Parts: sequence; C-alpha cells; structure tokens
Amino acid sequence: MGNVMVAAKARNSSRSKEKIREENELIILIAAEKVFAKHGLKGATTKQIADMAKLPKSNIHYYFHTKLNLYRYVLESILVDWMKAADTFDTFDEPREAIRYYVGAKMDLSRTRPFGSKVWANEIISGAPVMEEILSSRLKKWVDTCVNSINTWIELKKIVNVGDAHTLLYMIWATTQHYADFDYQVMILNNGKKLTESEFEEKKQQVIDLVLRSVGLNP
Amino acid sequence: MGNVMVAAKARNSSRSKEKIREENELIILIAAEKVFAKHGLKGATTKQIADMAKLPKSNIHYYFHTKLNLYRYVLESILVDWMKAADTFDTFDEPREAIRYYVGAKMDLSRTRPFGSKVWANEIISGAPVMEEILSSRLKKWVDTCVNSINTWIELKKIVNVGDAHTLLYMIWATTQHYADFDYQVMILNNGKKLTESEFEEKKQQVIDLVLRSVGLNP
DNA sequence: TGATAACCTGACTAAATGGTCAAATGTTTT
DNA sequence: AAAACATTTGACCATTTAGTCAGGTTATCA
Repeated sequence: MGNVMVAAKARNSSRSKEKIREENELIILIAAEKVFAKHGLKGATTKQIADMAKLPKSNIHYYFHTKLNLYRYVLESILVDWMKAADTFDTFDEPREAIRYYVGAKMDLSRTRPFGSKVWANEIISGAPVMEEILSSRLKKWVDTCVNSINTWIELKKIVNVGDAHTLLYMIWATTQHYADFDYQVMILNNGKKLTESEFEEKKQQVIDLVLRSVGLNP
Repeated sequence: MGNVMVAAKARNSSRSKEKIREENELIILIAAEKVFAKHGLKGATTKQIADMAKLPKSNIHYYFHTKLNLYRYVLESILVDWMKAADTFDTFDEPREAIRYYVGAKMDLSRTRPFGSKVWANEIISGAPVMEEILSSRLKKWVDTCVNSINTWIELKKIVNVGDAHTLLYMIWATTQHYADFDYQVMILNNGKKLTESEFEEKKQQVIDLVLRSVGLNP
C-alpha cells in the first residue's frame, strides 16, 4: 500500500488525484488513532472510524482495505515520532543534558500526541499481538544501546549505580507516558480541569527534576 | 446481585448451593479479569470469558446478567486490593518508610495481580466511562490526603520540594504499574524471558531506591 | 474529446455477538 | 416425598460488524 504513494509521484503531477489520496489517508489515520486509542483494536469499529473521519465506511476500506491494516499504519506512524525523540539519547555526553532532553521530549509527545501513546499502550497491554516483531527487533536494539549509555555513565561515576539500567528507562517511559495514557485520571485529580499549557510545562520540569535526582544528579 | 449472597446465609446452610455460587462466581471473575485485561470492555466477548472459565456462555449470564455488570464486579474486586496497599500511606511518620512500604506493596500487586492492573489501565485509557464516579470520589479523596502527607514532609524538610505532590504520586503509580501493564514488553526486553521471582525482587528494590533518591532521600 | 484509471458510496452479506428462554437437573425445606 | 427453589445449558434471536461489490462520479492524459 505504501508503494502506491511512491508511484503517484508522476511528473506533470496535476495535484488533485494525488492530493485527494494524501489528504484522505491522513484524515482517516487521525480519526483511526483516536478511535483505536479509546477502544483498542478489537473494540474499535470501522463505522466509528468512518464517522469520526466524516467519510462513508466504504471509503475507509477503499484506502486501507482491512481494519488490521489501518491499525498497523497507525502504530507505525506513531513509532516514527517516538524514534525521533529517542534517537538523540546518545548524542549527549553528559547524563544531565541527555536525560533533560529525552524526558522533556517524551513529555512533549505525551502532550502533542496522546492518542498515539494510548494506541501503543493498548497494543502492549494486550500482549502486542500485532507489533511483536517490532518490539523484539527495532525497540530491543534501541534499548540495548541506551542501556549501554547508562552503564557507561555509571562506570564513569557520572550517575549513581541504579542496578539495572532498564529500571531507570522504565521509570522514564512510564512516568512520561502516564500523562498521555491516563490523561483522564490526571484531569479528574486536577479538579476536573485539563492541564493548561503552562501547568504542563511545570509538571514537565518536575518530572525532569525527579528523574535527575533519582540517579543522583542535582537538577 | 450482591444481596443474593447475603441472603444465602441460611441457618441449616447445607453448603452445596451456597458454595456452588461462591465458587462459580470466583471462577468467572478470574476468567473475566484475564479477558478484560487483554481486550478491554468492548473488545472482550462473553464467549471468550465462558471458554476461559470452561463454562457455557449462558452460565456467565446467569450469574452476572450482563457483560457490563461483570466488568464492574471485576473492577471493584481489584480496587479492594489496591486500597489495602494504599491505606497505610499515612500511618508512617517517616517518608523513607512510607515510600518504601507503599512502593513495595504496589510492586507486589503488579506481580501478583497483573490482570487487575491491566483492566484498570484499559478503563482509564478509554476515558473511565464506567468508573468515572469512583475516580472522582473515592480515589480523589485518598489522593488528597496523600498529597497532604507529602506536603507536610516537604514543609518539615524531610524530603526535597518536588513542586506538585501529584507528580511524585504519578511517578510511583506509573512505574510500579508498568511492570504489570507492560509485562509483555518487559519480558521481551529481558531477552524474552519472564522475570523470575528473585529478579523481580531486585527490580522492586531498584524502583524503591530510585523513588527515594528522587525526593532527596538516601536509600 | 474520449478512453482509462482512480475515487466514491449505498446496498448488501456472512459471521459474530449480547442476551433470552424454556426445559432439564439438582438441592433444600416442610 | 413432594413442593419450592436454585442451577445448568442448548437453542434461539435481534443487532452489530468487517468486508464486498456494482455502478456511479471525477480526474488524467493521449
């Protein structure tokens, strides 16, 4: 299905046809992300996605054929964003800056793309039946290099010995994603009001400070 | 439905009838917890629950009438366990002990009742349509007293000023529940092997230490 | 302009699903 | 023992759902 878009790069590109597909796929993808976030793969219906996208149901099937296929596209699309934030982790020498940047970036993603985080949460909670492959290849690889960075910092006494580096990583993931996945609970416990932009920035800083102190760094 | 069990406390209680109901309800509850954990309220089917419980589907409806009703029972049953761990938070004067105990208890629950944690995660991710009430009353109340404890510790300079006490609480919840909700991911990143009992104890201690340091306490 | 190919969608279908029910079986009480 | 009540379950039903398809519209390009 991806090669269709590539092939569409005709020369005398008269926009319309190409653009129609591009736009509709995006509209459907955005709608699907919301519905999958709320109901998971099994619970979501193509009708709900169609309604959310304000398109007839057949249109969804026309562009993505099956629900499972659409689901995969949604997950992949989110992963792209996640990886962008992740890839900078080992570009910093100092743990303080690396953590500050990475935690900050993950918090930002929780704010700007909460539905994506939820879709992945659902997928993993239900045993990653669809994305098993990706977890044990792409993610595993990234985590391994990340663990190496952390272990190096520990050896160089730049941070406290946290034992297993995974534990630290999980704390960062879990805490930052909590603000996306459990945003409804966060709202309720914030007296029923959504966090404002500036409140969120405040929490972001607090999370960064908590993480820094947890590895023995003074913020 | 609850009053049925109460009413069943006849005198010459000839066990069987009473026991049958007790046992079957438990069997169904356990099966339902697993299926709801994996697929959420909408995604789970009564057939799946019946198969998991090794009972005919009609039997599930006989005891719990509707799927939604069964779902509520499952959520409530989990909440009982959660609250037990939670209620001791303000019985400790020293933050070090309180945190050690609470984080430890939550980690234990993630190990012993991972499905329960997942069901709640699903419920909240999907906007808590069923348990809204409980969140904004029972949970809110507990959180408020908990926040007070933390704020007192801050005033007494027993811990570092973390800003908003909620942020600390979320970090504890998110990190401990990560080991239940994302157990599948944890397994994959542990080279495909489930954490052993002793490995888990190790992680538990690491999480406790991370949290303690994050509020400026030396473990 | 006309042929071709992509887009669009209402109407349809086969399968799955939550829930009902009546009849059968088992237990308790009088 | 037999009336009264609880449990069990296969058969059934109305509704929902993913996916199909035929026939229509619109864009592209020679």
